[in-house]
Amino acid sequence: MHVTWNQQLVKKENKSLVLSLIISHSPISRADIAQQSGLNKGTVSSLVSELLEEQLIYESGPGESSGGRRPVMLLFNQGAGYSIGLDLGVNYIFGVLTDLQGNIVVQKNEKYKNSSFEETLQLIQKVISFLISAAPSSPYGIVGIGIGAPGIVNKEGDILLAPNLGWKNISLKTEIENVYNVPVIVENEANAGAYGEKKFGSGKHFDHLVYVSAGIGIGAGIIMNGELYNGFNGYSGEVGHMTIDRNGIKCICGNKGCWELYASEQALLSKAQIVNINNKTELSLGELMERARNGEQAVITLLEEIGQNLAIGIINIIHTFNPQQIIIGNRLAAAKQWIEPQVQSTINNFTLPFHQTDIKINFSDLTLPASALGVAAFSSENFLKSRLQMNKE
Amino acid sequence: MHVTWNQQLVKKENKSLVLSLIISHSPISRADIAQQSGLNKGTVSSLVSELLEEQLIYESGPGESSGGRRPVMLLFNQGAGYSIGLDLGVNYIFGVLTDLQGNIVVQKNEKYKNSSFEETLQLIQKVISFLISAAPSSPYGIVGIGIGAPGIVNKEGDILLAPNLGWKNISLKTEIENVYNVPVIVENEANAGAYGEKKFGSGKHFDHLVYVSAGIGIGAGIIMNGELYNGFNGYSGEVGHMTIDRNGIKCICGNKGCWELYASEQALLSKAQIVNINNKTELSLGELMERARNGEQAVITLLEEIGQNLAIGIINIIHTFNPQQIIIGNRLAAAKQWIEPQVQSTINNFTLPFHQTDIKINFSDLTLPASALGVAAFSSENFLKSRLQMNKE
DNA sequence: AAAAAGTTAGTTCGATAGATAAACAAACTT
DNA sequence: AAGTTTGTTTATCTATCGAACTAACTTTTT
Repeated sequence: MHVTWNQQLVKKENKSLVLSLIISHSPISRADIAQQSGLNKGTVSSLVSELLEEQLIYESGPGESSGGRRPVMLLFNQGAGYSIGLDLGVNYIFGVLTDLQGNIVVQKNEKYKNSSFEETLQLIQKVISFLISAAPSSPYGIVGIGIGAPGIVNKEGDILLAPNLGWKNISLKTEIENVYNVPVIVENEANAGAYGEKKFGSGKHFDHLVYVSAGIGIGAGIIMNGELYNGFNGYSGEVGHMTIDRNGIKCICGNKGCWELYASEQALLSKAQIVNINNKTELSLGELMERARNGEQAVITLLEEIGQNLAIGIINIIHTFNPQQIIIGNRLAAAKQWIEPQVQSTINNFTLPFHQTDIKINFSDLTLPASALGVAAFSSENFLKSRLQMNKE
Repeated sequence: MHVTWNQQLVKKENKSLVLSLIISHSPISRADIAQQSGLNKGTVSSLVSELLEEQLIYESGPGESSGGRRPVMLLFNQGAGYSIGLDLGVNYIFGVLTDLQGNIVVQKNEKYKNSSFEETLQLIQKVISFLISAAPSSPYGIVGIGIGAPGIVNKEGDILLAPNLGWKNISLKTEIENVYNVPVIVENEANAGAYGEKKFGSGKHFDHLVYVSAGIGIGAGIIMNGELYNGFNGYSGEVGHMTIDRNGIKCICGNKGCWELYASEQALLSKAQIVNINNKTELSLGELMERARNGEQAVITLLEEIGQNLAIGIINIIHTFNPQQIIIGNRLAAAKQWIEPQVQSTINNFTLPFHQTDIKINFSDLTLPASALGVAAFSSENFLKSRLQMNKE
């Protein structure tokens, strides 16, 4: 007897509303839920009892009385299942196992270098398998795996191009899904980071933000109306190849004057070579920061220039999106000390005044693995969504 | 007996669904609606009869039989009310009176020059009053007024700044609402144009598009997931002040190298002055096009340069949004003949290949007053939405 | 200290709205 | 006359709501 449509939909919406109230207001009573949601007390009771049966929530002891019977407090069962989130870097794989709330239970970092696709895939599986084996036992087990990758990812989870990994047309999603038999999500690293910051970082209270991932290249994750915007094919946020100098230097992309030629880690390192700050052949961001910290003026100037160039692109983004917040993340965020003042002052000087009144410019807190957490959160949410879609059997 | 929530909501959703099916599939029978919506035949019958009572739809004669009883065809009553849409230009006011479907019933164009705010407001009211008086009698009368303005408009409908009109902090919405006592919507002209193109122009079949309004300045209207994106405050799409030349010429906005300094009508005219194509003091786009048509090479080169510069910013937009379509509108669209080949080839050469596969670059059909139609459509839709929210009395 | 009164939490139950399925009537075609 | 399709009617079902009710407290009164 399949009731195709809307009668059940209401129930699912309400159940979902109740659950999200429990998640966001943590210890909360049935009475409070009824009041805040506008639902009838009886309705809340019946939905709550279903959620209890499904082990998505649990009752804790009685709470504080406010002059009458003491309420039974309800809590989200964050340990009902666990998610895995992977940040696939150019020379590292960082994986986290999180509960459904996004708390990290275990994490694992593996470094690698110059490996083939097969070797990298092996390493990915090693990390995933480790995390799975480290998961506490739970009613729903591993509910999904999310992977953030540095490259162009389409909506089907295929990595079309990841220049820094040397990958082309890799169906990573299918590959991993076949091994572990749980839903897998592959997202661009900047999108993952954006979502991670929105859920767990400084973007928590904002619904219109752009996360600028300034690493070897530059990418952006766009969050509008609280949701990630992927573009038509999933390629949005390729801001690194935005022209900021129409007569500028050539880029491998075929264009010239691309933003990331002036404001990325790569740009910093190349420039350091050119002005011959060091005669060594290999230079690293870490070393440059160390020398800046020691007061070497030439290096400081270099970092400040990167900051100014970063600001140019950010100004473009602000004018285009009118966001509430910009978060600068990835490796260059580590150089916040030298970059931030330049970014802030350049924006103050060169942005239309109306756009300036409300906007916040923040740097990622790098102790927070935003990308890995972001994709893990995607997986958790997908699980909850599909779980709530299900009918009672 | 106020049932605060969800039971009625289902009905409203379904009623809205039925109405939109009737609107989009024009002569359609109850049976077809039931099949296409998945709703039960009885449900459809009852919702349809309410819509009939509200005069939002009407029955026409019987349709073609497909082997049984002939269906009663239902049609949207586009004449149930009328909307007014105004395109507020720098030296003209163009107004349309449309039915609820967006068909133009009457239109009116008024030119003006160097007038004060009060004079302009007078003129706006003159146009509106004329259109109101020209409206056929209908059950709901004038359901709303929409105004597209060239400037920065916030979400409350205040025009914060319209440099080309010399306006600052004008509460146009309140002003007009007080006079005519119907809902008024004020939108940025590019947003209005974007919506007009999406509903009635070449964007009809796309859900991810950016409308580039290339006039005296450059603005953009952004449509994502089928909906207009306004930004946090409503100032999104100020792409004219996107930096495309970090070492470029100074802009009145305080920044340098802004896109509109290289690719707008203003840019074209200034450049024409500088290269001294004419010794006259006043030069117009129309005259330049005339001379290009007559084969004057210097003018043609100039137009082509504008095309190339236009493409630079468009490439930035494509990389940022990954849209499905770009529509170039406003005055420069008239120079399509010279601009389009340059835009297309520049994009082909300088955009990442993945972004190119699907994207369509179109020019506005200037016989379609996209801005005025866009804001009129906003008004119509708001009316229908609020009308469907209402309960039976 | 005990009893009574007042509050708040959560459950139960009858009423209700609106959707569905299925039967039915109407109006056709074959 | 038989079969089809359209649209209406009716019985049934589901999920919400309002209100009564029980439970478990706190506060006030005696």
